[in-house]
Amino acid sequence: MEQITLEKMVNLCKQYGFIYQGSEIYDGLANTWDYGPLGARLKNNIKDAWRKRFIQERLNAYELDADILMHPKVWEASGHIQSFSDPLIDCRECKTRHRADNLINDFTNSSIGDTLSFSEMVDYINTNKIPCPKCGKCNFTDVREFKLMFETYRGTLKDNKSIVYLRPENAQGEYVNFLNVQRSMRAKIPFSIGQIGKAFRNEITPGNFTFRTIEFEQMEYQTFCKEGTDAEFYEYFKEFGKKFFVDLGISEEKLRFKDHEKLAFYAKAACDIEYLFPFGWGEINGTHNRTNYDLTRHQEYSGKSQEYLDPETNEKYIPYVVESTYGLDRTVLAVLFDSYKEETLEDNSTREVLAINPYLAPYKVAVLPLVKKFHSEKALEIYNKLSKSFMTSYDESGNIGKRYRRQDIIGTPFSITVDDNTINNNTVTIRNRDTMLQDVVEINDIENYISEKIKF
RNA sequence: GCGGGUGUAGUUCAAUGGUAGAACUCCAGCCUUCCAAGCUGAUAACGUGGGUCCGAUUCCCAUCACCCGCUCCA
Repeated sequence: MEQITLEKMVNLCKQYGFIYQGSEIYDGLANTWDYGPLGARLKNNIKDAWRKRFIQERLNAYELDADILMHPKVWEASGHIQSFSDPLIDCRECKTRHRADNLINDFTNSSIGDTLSFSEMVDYINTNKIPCPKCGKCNFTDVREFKLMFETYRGTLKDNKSIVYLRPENAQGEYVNFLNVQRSMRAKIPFSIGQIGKAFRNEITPGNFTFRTIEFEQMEYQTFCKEGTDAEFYEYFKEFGKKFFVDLGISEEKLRFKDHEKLAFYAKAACDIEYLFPFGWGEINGTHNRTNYDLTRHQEYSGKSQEYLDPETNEKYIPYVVESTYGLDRTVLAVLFDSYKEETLEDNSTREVLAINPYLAPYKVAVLPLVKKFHSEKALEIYNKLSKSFMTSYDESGNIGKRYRRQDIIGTPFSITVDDNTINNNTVTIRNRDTMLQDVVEINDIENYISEKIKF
């Protein structure tokens, strides 16, 4: 089937209230997007699904909600302050932009670039006449520092001492609270801490809609385990992640594993799960074996022991961490792309359907009076009853077919028609979004009927 | 940040150096007893800022945003 284009999806999202451009009336702010009423519901439902699988249904798993602002030393310990400042230089000849350290490393086939200061990089490049990879000339600007972390200031005085950073990843919140959670929950290794929250990266890149944004939300899962069991957990969570996406309703053939060729300095192994977007394969999950790097660094920088005392062996050690992190905004996007269908019906008319997992659907059910002037009163009664249990939509304008189509495109799995039989016999017709088939159900059985079908 | 492209109602398009027309959507009404029917009516746009010109949505410049390709990406 032909996949919906990115452009069409952007329009659909705007039209039906899933996602709007950020600050639109001021011509937008690049790479910011606001979730509308339906998008917010979808996003929250994905969070709930994730919580269910990763926290609720797993023994020894705990949720955390850490602050976005953390002590600046956290980012020194994590390595972000150093590695999130890229030394960028521009080629004056062909106007391309490069990372100075990468130029040096690639040219020398070494990692010498990592050891140089910014001004030393410029000298090194000029002395060794390192050519621009694009045009072959050596005529570069000075190195300029590109900061990937957002800085702001705490307190009312703006000076260097008051700098704080918006977190560029959530993981450090789990790491610095590792022992808090372990003690207060009386947790034994192996155990996991999950966290859903926003992170910020000042990236230069254009975004492909919400795929890459400067403010984004992650669903992170850190599993603390003993060295030697890390490889097993790593493999386990790769598969667990893939299964989660499949459970969300994403087509398995549009998912693949992609091992990292170049590993980050903290990682022993790293693998992404990618989804086939219209603009190509894109990462929606990353699983990393972060070893004991982060906790060791925090022990070093904080001076506080991060060791765990194994109650069975009386052994003390800093645990290994297997991280599996899910891009929430990217998952929303993958779900949207994967569930959109344009169908041709028997009468040659077409309908657009968001064949979304019912658990994720913004509205679970729509209440529709068959004829407004005869059935709206009863329909509103039913709406009031159902809305106590489900996100419920109500629509009385236009004819019944049109209202079904409106629900199709926003993914509502069930539409309830209220007609004379409802008034006389207390039954409604429930129409299924995917099959377009109908069931007749007693008013008092509606909640059960729907609950059964929207489980995750 | 570079190169290319695009900016006109919510969406998709049109026309024009003398300030814009439609379709669909949406809303109201009529009609309608199960899959986008029909009729009537209403709301609604030249991304922003300069410049040229008697006059700019139209030409020029800048800017902002989006799209494609680079680049970048824990």
